[in-house]
Amino acid sequence: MTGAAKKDSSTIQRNTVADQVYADLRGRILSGEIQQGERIVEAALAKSLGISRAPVREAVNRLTEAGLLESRTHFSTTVLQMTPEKVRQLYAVRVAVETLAIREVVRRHRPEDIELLKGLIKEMMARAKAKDVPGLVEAELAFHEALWKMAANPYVDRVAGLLFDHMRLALTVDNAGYSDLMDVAREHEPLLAAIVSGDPDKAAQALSTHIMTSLETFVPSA
Amino acid sequence: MTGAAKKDSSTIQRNTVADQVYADLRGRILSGEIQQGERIVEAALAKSLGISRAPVREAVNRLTEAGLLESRTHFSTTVLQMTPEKVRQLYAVRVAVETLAIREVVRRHRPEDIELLKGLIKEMMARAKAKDVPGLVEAELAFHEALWKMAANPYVDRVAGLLFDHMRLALTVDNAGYSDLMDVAREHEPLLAAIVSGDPDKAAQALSTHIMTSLETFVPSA
DNA sequence: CGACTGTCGCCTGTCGACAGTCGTCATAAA
DNA sequence: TTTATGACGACTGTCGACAGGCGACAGTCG
Repeated sequence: MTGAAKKDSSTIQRNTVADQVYADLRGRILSGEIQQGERIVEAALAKSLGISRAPVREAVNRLTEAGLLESRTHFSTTVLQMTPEKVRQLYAVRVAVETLAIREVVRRHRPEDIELLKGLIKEMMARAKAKDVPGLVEAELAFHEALWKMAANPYVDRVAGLLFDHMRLALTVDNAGYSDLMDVAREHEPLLAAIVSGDPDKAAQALSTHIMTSLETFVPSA
Repeated sequence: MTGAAKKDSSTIQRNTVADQVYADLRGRILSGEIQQGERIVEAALAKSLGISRAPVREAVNRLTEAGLLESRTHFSTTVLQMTPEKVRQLYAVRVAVETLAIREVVRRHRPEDIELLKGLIKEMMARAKAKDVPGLVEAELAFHEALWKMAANPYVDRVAGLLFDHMRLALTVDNAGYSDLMDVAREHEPLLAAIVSGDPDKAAQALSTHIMTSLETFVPSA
């Protein structure tokens, strides 16, 4: 997680306190520092940050709207609890959106896009070779995130962004389930090849298979 | 009384003031009472509702997170402006998610589900016969909403809910573009038939075609 | 001993006020 | 007349305080 955190903290230079709290809280939830089911108490959080409840409350509300927090009126808000069933449902939607994205990428990709994806695969290989599982997971997410961002569709962006936050949350629990790390990295090469080949159906099929394989790794019962 | 609730104000019996404001504001935006690009001023809204800014601010923040409002820090928040391009991108994602939903419905539908959908088609026919275009649009949205709710997937729910709010927003502008109203209603019968037939691919294909036809009606340039 | 009921404390929901920032408009310089 | 500049006004962002709801616990009744 440190990889993304480093990248984000330098990039994110929000103005308002509420935005900073939002980014901080989101990061702590997705990194697992705040565990699933754990309770969020506005006043305590505000005190620990040395600010008033207002910006904390705003951040919490936004996180709730994004589905990372669940709120019970007049009582408590807690971090979303992922379950194998939810992960399966999440992946089903993920496949639908990402295949749409890759079809668009096949159509509109530029040379530098291919280079970027190539670089991310290399990154994954390096992480795999170093047996750095969290790093590998992060790199894989970065690869897929780059993919759907290339689709340049604001709705894909919004939806995929939401889904990936939930994916990260799901991955905080058991991020060590890979049998052969190198295989995970190599699995992405056919995707790249399919994009370059210019065949949308082939690319979509390859991606769909890849994601489902990934699901199988984490939630075997499917 | 009999049909699905259209008037939110009578149905919604939320607890907190913020929730009520959220529902009210959302309703006014989606109905077109507050126009696209129009500015939202917290203090003015609070005063007109006879409450403080806090719940108004919370509602506005949630709507911003949902993408119906756009916020410029320290200055203003305005209602999202839809464009033909955005509508096309929206529909692309909509097709992806709804085809996923209908595949699930093919697999798990119960007899009462079919009855419900049948009823909604009848509703559409009645609206079409009465040349009630807004009513027809509402009934059609209700049909599709019922469809993806039957998929019983929380992520489909969340994503489709978001997309449909944006669809409603897009439809506030030109909700009168149908050539033959009856055709619109009848178009849904093949969908129902495909669901009953139990062929997921056929159902998905039929739905995809239907949605794209609908898009063509509103945004001809595609 | 177990189920019900009333009280208590913690936390959320709401309020009014203050401070900071951005656009606007008038004014001045070219 | 056109463009730069600076004060003004309006609105958002943040603060501390109060009120009210919900769960927890203890005491009571069966």
